[in-house]
Amino acid sequence: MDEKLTRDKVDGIVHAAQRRFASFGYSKVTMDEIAEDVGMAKASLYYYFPTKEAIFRSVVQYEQQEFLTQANGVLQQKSAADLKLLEYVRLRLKLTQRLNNLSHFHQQGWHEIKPIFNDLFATFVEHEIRCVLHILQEGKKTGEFQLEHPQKTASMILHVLQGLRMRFLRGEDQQAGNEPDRLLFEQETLHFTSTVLHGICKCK
Amino acid sequence: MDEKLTRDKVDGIVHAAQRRFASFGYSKVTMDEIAEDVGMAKASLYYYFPTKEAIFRSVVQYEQQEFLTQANGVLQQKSAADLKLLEYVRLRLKLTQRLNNLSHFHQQGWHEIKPIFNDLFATFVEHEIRCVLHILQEGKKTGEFQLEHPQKTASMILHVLQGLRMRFLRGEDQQAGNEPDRLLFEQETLHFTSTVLHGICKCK
DNA sequence: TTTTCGACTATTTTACCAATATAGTCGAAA
DNA sequence: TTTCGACTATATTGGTAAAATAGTCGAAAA
Repeated sequence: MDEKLTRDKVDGIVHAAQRRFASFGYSKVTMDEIAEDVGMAKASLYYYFPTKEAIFRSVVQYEQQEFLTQANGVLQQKSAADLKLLEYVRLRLKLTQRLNNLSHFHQQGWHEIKPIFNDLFATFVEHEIRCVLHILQEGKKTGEFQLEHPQKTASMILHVLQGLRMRFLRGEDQQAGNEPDRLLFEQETLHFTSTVLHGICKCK
Repeated sequence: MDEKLTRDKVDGIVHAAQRRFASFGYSKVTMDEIAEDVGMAKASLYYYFPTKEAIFRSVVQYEQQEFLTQANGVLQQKSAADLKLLEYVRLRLKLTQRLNNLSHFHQQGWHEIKPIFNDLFATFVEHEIRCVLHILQEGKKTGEFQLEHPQKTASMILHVLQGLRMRFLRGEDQQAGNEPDRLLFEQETLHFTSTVLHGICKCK
């Protein structure tokens, strides 16, 4: 019973923090504000989390876990490999959009949080590579795909996805969802994906 | 005759500046230093260039022009379209490497120079799109390529190229050519290019 | 025993100002 | 026409005090 209550408290904190971070970015949120949102004194937060960074990490982890759950759902489903890849990328676009807000990545936001969740990010990327690799190898096995270095191709795809994201993060005045740019980013990402799938050369 | 001498002076300044910028980055180079390198007093520089930024722009423009010249050479040559694209990308990798040093893009370097040559960059991208589009349409005409939206594909390719560059610029301690990362970046870029060319799906 | 919090400390960020450094100007001289 | 020494204006830096905020601790509430 204790467990349950504690988990509720933790979840409440993470949720409150998530909303604050999404609105104002990591550095512009104070522990006092989070505490007030959740109806506690600041000191009480430190009963559940050792540092502010730990809270932020939990927020990110929460998003990543949810994504991986959904991604595994896509991997399990019985559809063609190319559709799976597309679906995976679409899912990833959603995650990207959510994470983008967490610390106002544009301007300097990225540098202030990079050290905080560098490791989180690294292990997440490994999970991602495993997902994409799984799709590629499955497609290869069923004869749908033809490729020589699935490992390298998987990491290339993910690097491009990250790169495109960064490329479109550069516009400075994009606060809370610059629609035209976001749309262009998503179109381009999907266009990349289908181009990788089908190539542009005629003969094979 | 006057013309010739003036051009020599201008070239000397641009060259000296180029070397300084490549070693120390835009903000860490003073007009006095450039002047000394070229054997003039600082005030004399202002006879040839209105501002420091103008010098920097000239340096960038010089690199870009040289690249475009070589790129046009590639476009003219009589080879298959896929090879042309690969060659274009290889050329572009070289340009990238040169520009990367000009203002220590990593850390904050990028922000300080962005406004300076935003417009230069914009028109350069247009040239690039024209180049890639040219290759794509030529390939389409000869029946080598099969693609529906050459325009969109061209801009996608260039966005990915920019994105990959940014993706690999992130490592913080990469002063003056972190070899392993640079190599990975170039491999990945070329892998992307050939994947776009041939796709990974078996059937067409 | 577990959880909360008020009051406290330590550390970081901000605000400000003087000192320095550097971009850019100007008129005279080569 | 071109160069430069001496000048001004502007931006950067260094240092410091004030303010904000992360994080601690022991006592009280549950």
